[in-house]
Amino acid sequence: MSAIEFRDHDHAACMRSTMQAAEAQCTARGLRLTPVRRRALEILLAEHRALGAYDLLAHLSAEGLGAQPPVAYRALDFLVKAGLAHKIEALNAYVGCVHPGEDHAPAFLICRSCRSVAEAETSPTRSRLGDAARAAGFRIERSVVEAEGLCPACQETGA
Amino acid sequence: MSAIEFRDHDHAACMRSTMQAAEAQCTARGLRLTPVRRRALEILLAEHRALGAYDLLAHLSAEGLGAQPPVAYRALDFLVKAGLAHKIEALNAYVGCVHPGEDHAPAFLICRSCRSVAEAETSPTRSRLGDAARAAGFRIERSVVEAEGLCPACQETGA
DNA sequence: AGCATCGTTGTTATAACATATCAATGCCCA
DNA sequence: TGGGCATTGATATGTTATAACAACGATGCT
Repeated sequence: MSAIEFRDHDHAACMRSTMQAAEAQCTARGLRLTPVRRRALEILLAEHRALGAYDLLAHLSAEGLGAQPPVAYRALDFLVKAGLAHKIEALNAYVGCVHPGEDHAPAFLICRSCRSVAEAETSPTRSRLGDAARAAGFRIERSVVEAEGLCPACQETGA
Repeated sequence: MSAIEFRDHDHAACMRSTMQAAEAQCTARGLRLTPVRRRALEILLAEHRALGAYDLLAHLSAEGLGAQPPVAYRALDFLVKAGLAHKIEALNAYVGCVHPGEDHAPAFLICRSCRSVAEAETSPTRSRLGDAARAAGFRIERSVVEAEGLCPACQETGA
């Protein structure tokens, strides 16, 4: 993986292609990317940062797309279930997925200063935790792998 | 590691030795294991399960050890900072540490049915995520590794 | 077209998790 | 013995998340 999220890149193009991939996914799988859901995803993708549900709600309601918490949580549920967004458990916040469609067990690098998030891949079965699970007879269904620290930019500014 | 938490074991002895280790830690490091903190740790260790802060508070207040949320959160803060307990981010819940003192980067196997938690070890720097972090210039300070699934007992009962 | 169905949205209310703040107490030690 | 500091008590509030139910709307069937 590349952690492109922390590097300078053509973010407008990055967003466009991610949105296209998301739409393709939805079409292929018969999911409905309604206006609220689409806009929620765009907002999450606007920066490679984790956004709280209520932050998202503020954006949505500023655009007249619903004013109550369930609006945000329903959109987030949909996106997370569809693999178009991920929840960052360590922050109780959400981030758009940068490669939707690829069935993945994501891992995250999370900047504690600016909340930037980069997405990497895990192989839960191959890890030491996977070994422990097998030894214990535990069946893993979902894994959460998150590393908090400082991104390159925030290290420089001494944040 | 062994995931002894999912196996039959002499839990009374397990708790006693863990509490002794915890006390030894506190003595060695000049930390004060006050009555509330000690009792909170005992409650967390009573089962190898994740307990919400308000669950803990209910136990404590039933024993006259304080009735308001800050009581529980302060005890949990202390225990977590001292390495005597861990927060399970995926559940917003807390679990007693079974080998306090050993400086560790813990990983958890969490049963979604009975909330049992087994503690394993990670080596954050050696993982693929560690590779990604190095490549991106990201400095990891803390890592969260949690696997949710079904423990052996709950698999059998078809939970 | 009529209509049943089911997913989605609107809205109210409340549950669950967590912290800020300030006063009071008690321990340690100079 | 009294000054400083960690701990506790208490009130209030902030933040994250869900339950429940009504209304709407697209889809498909006859």
